[in-house]
Amino acid sequence: MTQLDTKERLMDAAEELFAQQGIAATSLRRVTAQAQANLASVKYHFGSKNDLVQAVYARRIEPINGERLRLLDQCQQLAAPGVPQLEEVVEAFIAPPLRLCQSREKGGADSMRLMGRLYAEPGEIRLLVHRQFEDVAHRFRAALEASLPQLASADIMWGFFFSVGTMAHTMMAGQMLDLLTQGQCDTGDVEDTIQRLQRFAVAGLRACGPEEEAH
Amino acid sequence: MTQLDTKERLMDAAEELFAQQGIAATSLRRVTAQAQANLASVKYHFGSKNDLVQAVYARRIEPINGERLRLLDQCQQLAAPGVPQLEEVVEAFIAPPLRLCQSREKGGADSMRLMGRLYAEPGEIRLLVHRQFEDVAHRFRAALEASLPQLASADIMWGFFFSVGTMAHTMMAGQMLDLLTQGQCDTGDVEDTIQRLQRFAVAGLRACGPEEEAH
DNA sequence: TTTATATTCAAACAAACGTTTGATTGAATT
DNA sequence: AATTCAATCAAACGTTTGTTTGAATATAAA
Repeated sequence: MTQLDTKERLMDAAEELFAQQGIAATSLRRVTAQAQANLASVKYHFGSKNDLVQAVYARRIEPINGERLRLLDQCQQLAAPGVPQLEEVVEAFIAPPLRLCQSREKGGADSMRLMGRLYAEPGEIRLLVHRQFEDVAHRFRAALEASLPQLASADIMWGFFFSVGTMAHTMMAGQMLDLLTQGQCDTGDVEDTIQRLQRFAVAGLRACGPEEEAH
Repeated sequence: MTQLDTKERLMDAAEELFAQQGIAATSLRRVTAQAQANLASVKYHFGSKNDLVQAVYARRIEPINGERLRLLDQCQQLAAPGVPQLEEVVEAFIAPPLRLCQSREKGGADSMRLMGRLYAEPGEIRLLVHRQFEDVAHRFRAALEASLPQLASADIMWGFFFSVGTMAHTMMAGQMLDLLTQGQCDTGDVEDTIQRLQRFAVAGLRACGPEEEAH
């Protein structure tokens, strides 16, 4: 009981502080203080600060990537023996991180900022994250190629990359859009944000091919 | 002679190390060691580590934002008394950071990674950067509204925000796309990257309006 | 109760951090 | 030659960092 509570409290506190100040700028003393735990509890439950970081990430990434693949499977099966609509493929990729991060009763925005910044985080963390991401990227690459048969493989990868950027930036800096527009745009409405992201990415992807002749 | 050399060597080293390891994880000792300067030279030339960070950013941001406004002025004047094409407005925003960062003979990729991560950097840095960005954002917001008269103001801000994300992610993680596609995509070709970014963003922006009726 | 195991705790470790000091250098000015 | 001033330097300042230790405590099994 107490052991699992402490472990989760440590991850909750670390996630919030990592999102607010960055990983390197967050000390274990501040983490343990906020979690109301002893300093040495990090070594006991995780091993080191690096292991804590990876645990915090893994707790979020794994369900997100699982849900991505589940949604992709689902829309592929529904479209069989045909090919799913591009809109559905894109939404299967974009929606899970936003829904699963925001759905947290507490610290939702924090975990979202942290997950978005993940793609920009320097150092060794990117390697581990990218290993997690490889399967997903491979599956979605194939699905995009099927749904965009008129595009070259490289063009699709460019579009996929741009789409990831749009999503990551929204997760990372969405609050800034709210402030900048004084509430005119509201990233707190997750389903609306997902739909806007999806339409932007779908239109962008379709424009990644060779120049259209129609003016 | 020696004085300016040291100041620039410090900024060059700081820029490279900040990009590789992050700001908080980079110590002044490593910066001064790489710059072959004394530890105290940071205090002498800049005042503090924070002042060094701001100097490193300012050296890049100011010419970039200046060039953005210059290009926007230019295409607005050429289109007068009409309104410039959306493609030109978007390119005026996207091209300068990529051209001015990559054009550096040495450390081009580093400065690009750092500038891209700027939009994600936690802490106080965002405030100063955003103050620098406010004028540019205001000018381009108005230009986008003029070039997209059929879209609501909020829709345009969403699209502008998404476009910034696409650009920032490309600057930040472009090398990852090269690796992931094993050279099939080459972000080293700056003009090609700019054109791809522009077309993705333009198509995305045009899709930010209400649902089209044509299926 | 006794034993074994899991967890927490205060305290200290060496190392690295940003910052500051005061002496020293070297070139330009008087 | 004497003076001035910008620049560099080694050395130390007090903190804070991640990590480690060994005793104390709580929990469960024998």
